[in-house]
Amino acid sequence: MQFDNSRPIYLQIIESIKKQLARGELQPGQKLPSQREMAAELQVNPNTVQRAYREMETMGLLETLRGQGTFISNRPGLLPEIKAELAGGILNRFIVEMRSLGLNAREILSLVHQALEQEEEGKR
Amino acid sequence: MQFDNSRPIYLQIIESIKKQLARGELQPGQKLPSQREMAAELQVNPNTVQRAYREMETMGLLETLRGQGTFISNRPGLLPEIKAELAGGILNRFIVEMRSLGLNAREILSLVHQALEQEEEGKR
Amino acid sequence: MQFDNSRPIYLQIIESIKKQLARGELQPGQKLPSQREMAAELQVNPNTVQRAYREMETMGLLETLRGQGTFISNRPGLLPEIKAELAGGILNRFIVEMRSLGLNAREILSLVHQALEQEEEGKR
Amino acid sequence: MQFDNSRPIYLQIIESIKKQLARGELQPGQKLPSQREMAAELQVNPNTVQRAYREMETMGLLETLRGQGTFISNRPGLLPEIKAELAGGILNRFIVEMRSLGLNAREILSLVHQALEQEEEGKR
DNA sequence: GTGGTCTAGACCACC
DNA sequence: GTGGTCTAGACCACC
Repeated sequence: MQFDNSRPIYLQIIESIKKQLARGELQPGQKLPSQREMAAELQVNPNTVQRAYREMETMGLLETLRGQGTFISNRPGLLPEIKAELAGGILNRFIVEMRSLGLNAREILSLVHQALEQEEEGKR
Repeated sequence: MQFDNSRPIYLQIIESIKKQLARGELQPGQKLPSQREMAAELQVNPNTVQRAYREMETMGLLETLRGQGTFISNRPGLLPEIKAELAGGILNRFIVEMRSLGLNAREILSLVHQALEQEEEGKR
Repeated sequence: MQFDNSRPIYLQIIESIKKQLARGELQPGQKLPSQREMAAELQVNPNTVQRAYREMETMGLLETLRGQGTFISNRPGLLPEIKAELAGGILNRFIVEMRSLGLNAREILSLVHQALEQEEEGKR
Repeated sequence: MQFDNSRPIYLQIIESIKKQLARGELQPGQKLPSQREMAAELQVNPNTVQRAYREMETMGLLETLRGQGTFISNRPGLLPEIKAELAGGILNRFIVEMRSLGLNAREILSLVHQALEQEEEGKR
């Protein structure tokens, strides 16, 4: 994985795990690599991974079982929450970009509508 | 300006100029910095700027007058074309990202609708 | 191949390839020498060959497959287009030259007619 | 004037003078520069100019008057002859080029016809 | 091995 | 001073 210099690495690790969850690449209840393993994989300081894991535990995204490891939380509603959060971010960035082209709400909605319809036609 | 290692610099220059045009930061008919100036500004080789300028001329985006400089084309319809192109790209990336979260067309449209409405309320 | 100092080398390479195509010395679909080979043959810098190849790709004359090589396009209608273009150029230069001798349209046409008839007789 | 390495310079001088005559840049009866002057202008050995002048005199194109200089011949019919000769050369090269594109007599004639007609329309 | 990108720098044509 | 062409050579991505 490549990190972006503009944001703290631990935040990028968190975001990456959220995306993997949303895409189904990670499942609730699944065991994560140990902090040491993850740090080695990402070529990052173990302290950085620890910070990411700690924050995700605080958010209720992970659960740590002493001596067993760290797991994606099984808490009901987790996945929808994550998806909603990610979707919100994507949505905001999208609207900002479209606005910067001088498009108003009606035009943006209309373009999204068209694009989705064309996609449907493409499938047929 | 910062360049992304993953894409050719000359393409990033082109995209940057398109965006500036769409945002009104550049106007049709306006003179661009000379190839040497632009190269100095961007800390890039003049040949790389020239490649970008040449491709934009081929696309009908710029016009170059030997010995005088390079200008944004005055061709009618230029701005709408550029905006449509950029909007199309933003739209496609947006839909791909939303789809990767498992959202269907109806849900995407509904979320965009909500987000735009909230924005409206925020203004009041 | 010898190059003319008065015109850019890359344009002369392009014209040479068009002529070879028109004469049937190159066939649609055929693989061209690699940029390096062609550069060595013509005793020219590889960048110059690449420029020629790239412009021809833009014109739809060539197709390049990364890592595999560069090929004459198989696009239907390619050959007639090229021939028409070359013929147009020859024709224009011919008429300009004849006009510079003070000949009018009727005289030019008549001379061409005679010359072609004589040629026919020569064959018999 | 630039000379072509592939043909003797004195022949190129002769051809140049014929062209100037055909275009009206030189007139029958007009005095030519002295051999010395011409040699200086063209940056060529005086012997080369002498050879050109001698051959043109043999052809009846020039007349040399001892002590007065060299003149374009006033012989009636000179201009038409020169023009016919030059036209013949242009015509032959033209037909060879068109043939090399695979065009037959009928097609060549038709293209010339079209080109001349379009030229006429352009004037209106 | 093939094409693609980029740098550094020279020299030219046109203004 | 401006863009246009060309060389020499490096390094990369894809095959």
